[in-house]
Amino acid sequence: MELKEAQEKFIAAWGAFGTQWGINRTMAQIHALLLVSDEPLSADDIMKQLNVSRGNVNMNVRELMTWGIVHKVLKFGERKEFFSAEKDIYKTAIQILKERRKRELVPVLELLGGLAEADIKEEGGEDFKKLMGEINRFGESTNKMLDKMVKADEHWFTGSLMKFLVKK
Amino acid sequence: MELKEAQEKFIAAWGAFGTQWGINRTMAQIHALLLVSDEPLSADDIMKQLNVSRGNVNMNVRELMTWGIVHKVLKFGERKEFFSAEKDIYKTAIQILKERRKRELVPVLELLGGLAEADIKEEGGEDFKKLMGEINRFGESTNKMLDKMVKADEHWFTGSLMKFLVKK
DNA sequence: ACAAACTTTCAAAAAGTTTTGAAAGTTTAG
DNA sequence: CTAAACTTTCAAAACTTTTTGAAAGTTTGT
Repeated sequence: MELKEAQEKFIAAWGAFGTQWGINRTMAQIHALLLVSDEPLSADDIMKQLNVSRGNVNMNVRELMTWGIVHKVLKFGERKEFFSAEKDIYKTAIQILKERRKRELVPVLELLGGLAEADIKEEGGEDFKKLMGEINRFGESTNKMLDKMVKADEHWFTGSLMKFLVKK
Repeated sequence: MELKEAQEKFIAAWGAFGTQWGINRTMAQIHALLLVSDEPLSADDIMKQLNVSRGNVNMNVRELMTWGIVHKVLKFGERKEFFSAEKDIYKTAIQILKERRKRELVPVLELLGGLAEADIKEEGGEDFKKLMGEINRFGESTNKMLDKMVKADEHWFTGSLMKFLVKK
């Protein structure tokens, strides 16, 4: 197989995978491209390689930076900005977990907490509050677990956690 | 607060949450509605309460059933089909994990495995294969972990795993 | 067999999301 | 200061996904 072909397969698959998890295709593809590129790439490089517009590249690169998995790299004597992806896949995954937890899980937990405490007098209100409480408790456990994972050190995931899980 | 108002808040939030994770809004809302409904609901009930078309209800209820988190309930003396959601939130989460793992993670791991083994002779091919191997190994660890969680018993998640995580 | 009560299908419409590209804005070098 | 080299913005266009609703299909009771 040719390297270029293999890289394209990976970029396409990463794009499709992202789509299913609510991440836009171009964003996932830019991430994949930066992952497989040894050198940091400029906006022009990305435009050419993925065949997308300048605006699209700009938007998605910025979004990837807010996720903390792509960084701006400045080269001496070059006016252009270059971008490179965090290459450590563990760090990348933790970073994504961290962001999604903050952006999506935490707000839902706040709502659920509120509904579980709400002052509802009608018939059935207690059952509803109980359900909200259960979902909330489950979410809080998940939240705590993710928080631990995020705060743990780099080799913890494949180290102790995996051992714990496998021995059971 | 009124019960109805609280339920609507929950249904709306669940719909929005689903959307961010690649689940269509109506599907998530039907799931939420069935979760808060004590009695199983018919297609007509769902249509009325969520104000969506018959076709939409049919499609999404069937999809929820393929996920294994909504079930058909037949009432004696009634020709209509009724639907109810699994009320145990832990079981529901495990079921979703299971399905997404199977539908999405496993196919990506197969591709990555293939690319990590590919016969690429060019300059840079080894680096690329190494990266694919790393992502694949990380994915396989995650896959194994999820598999353990899915196969473990009901109280395991909030039981030993949580204890393990918290004591660290 | 018939008709009523229901479920399913699917092409077209609507809604939602992403992408484009040209214009505006910014930074740097001279 | 000015021009060139870049980055950012955003309204409109393209694309994707979801929804509708009427027609077709199925099941059940008589």
